[in-house]
Amino acid sequence: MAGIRERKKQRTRRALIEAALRLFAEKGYEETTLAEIAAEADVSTRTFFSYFASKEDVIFHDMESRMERTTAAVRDRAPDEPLPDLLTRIARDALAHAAGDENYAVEETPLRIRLMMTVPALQARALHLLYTSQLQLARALHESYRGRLSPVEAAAAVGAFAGAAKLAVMASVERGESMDQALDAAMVATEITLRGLRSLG
Amino acid sequence: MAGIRERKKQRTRRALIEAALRLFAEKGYEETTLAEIAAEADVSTRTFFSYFASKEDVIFHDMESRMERTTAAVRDRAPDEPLPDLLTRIARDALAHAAGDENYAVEETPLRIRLMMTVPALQARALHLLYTSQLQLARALHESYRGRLSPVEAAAAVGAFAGAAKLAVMASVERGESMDQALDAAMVATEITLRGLRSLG
DNA sequence: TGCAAACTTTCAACGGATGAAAAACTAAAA
DNA sequence: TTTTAGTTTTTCATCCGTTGAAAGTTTGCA
Repeated sequence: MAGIRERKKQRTRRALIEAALRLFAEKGYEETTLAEIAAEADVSTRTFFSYFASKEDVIFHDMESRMERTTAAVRDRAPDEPLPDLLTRIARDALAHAAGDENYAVEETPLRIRLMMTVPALQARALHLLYTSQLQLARALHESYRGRLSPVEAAAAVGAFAGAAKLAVMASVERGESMDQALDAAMVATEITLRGLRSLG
Repeated sequence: MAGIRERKKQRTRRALIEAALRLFAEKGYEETTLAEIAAEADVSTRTFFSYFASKEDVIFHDMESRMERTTAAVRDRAPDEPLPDLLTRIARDALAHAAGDENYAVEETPLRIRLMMTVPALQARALHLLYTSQLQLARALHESYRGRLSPVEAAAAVGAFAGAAKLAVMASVERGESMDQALDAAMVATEITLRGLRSLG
């Protein structure tokens, strides 16, 4: 596990992330240049790109591990767990675990979230990542509930569930509400989705 | 309404769109350079940006008019129309009208859709536009069903409905199904969303 | 110690995007 | 028709993110 090479790489990676976040916090995302980030982390600009595919990706460095969590949840579910329960569990876990991944400091999470929600380029990227995760999850569910859940049903379920939670959270945040209120909104939204829209209006 | 100036502007706008789409079809989106598009439309590269804010925007030139359609649908609804009916109507109209906006040729629509679904940069942009439209729609619904629909409920409804349709369509397309099958999938998805996810799995 | 593999730096280039000033054009007034 | 004022286009210069290639440096191992 050790090896100077490995450790050094992890350190540079961390340095890049921290430099980036520090600068983003100070001057804003668009105002921060890659050259500045690289300088702050003491590497050449070129090297940045052997750690991250793009400037945006510094913010989304833990997406793979989060996706693994949810596929694991699907894989390890009780054989008789109903779909709505599983989805609810996954949603709760994702929201709760939003507050800090294993490898990365909890303190940077609020900043990252704020950036994702306010910087248009990051918003678009986040939505795209969320979208591909949803497709993956839908496929996994179709597999896991084989015979009981068609591809379209799986996609509809995931899309409705995640779509409702997402928009409820963002609408809440946009109205200037607190993070707790936003999470409440997400829970209400999932309830509504389980119950069906016929119960509304 | 006339005026040489006005007409000329419309013509260059059209020329830019057509040049861009022609080149995208021939060589692909990323492979086409802005300089080539401008040359094909006989304007300078700089002028492109007084017509479109970015390369991506050539593809999304009719988004405002489409959004207006849906806000009009909300504004002009029958006072007693139930929310689910209105949402269904809006979804149908949006999907049907996907086939050609007033100002623009119908033949280019399939190409535009294909590009939006396959080019990552355009995917992200499309998702972002869809997202902001949804927020707008949710606000409009909260207004229109004032007293009967909280902001969170409106957001949940829109998010669930659109999310289900979106993911069902994309899952279908990704499985290599035809456009008709994809639209069927969308309809099934909206049905499921109206009925609620408890009925699944 | 010395060699091969992995990693970093430097350098050059491309494409998208933006600001500013010069040039070309249009729509009116004189 | 000529002048003039306003609008649009071009030209030019520049910035930033991103990528390829070649040269230089560090690490791991024989």
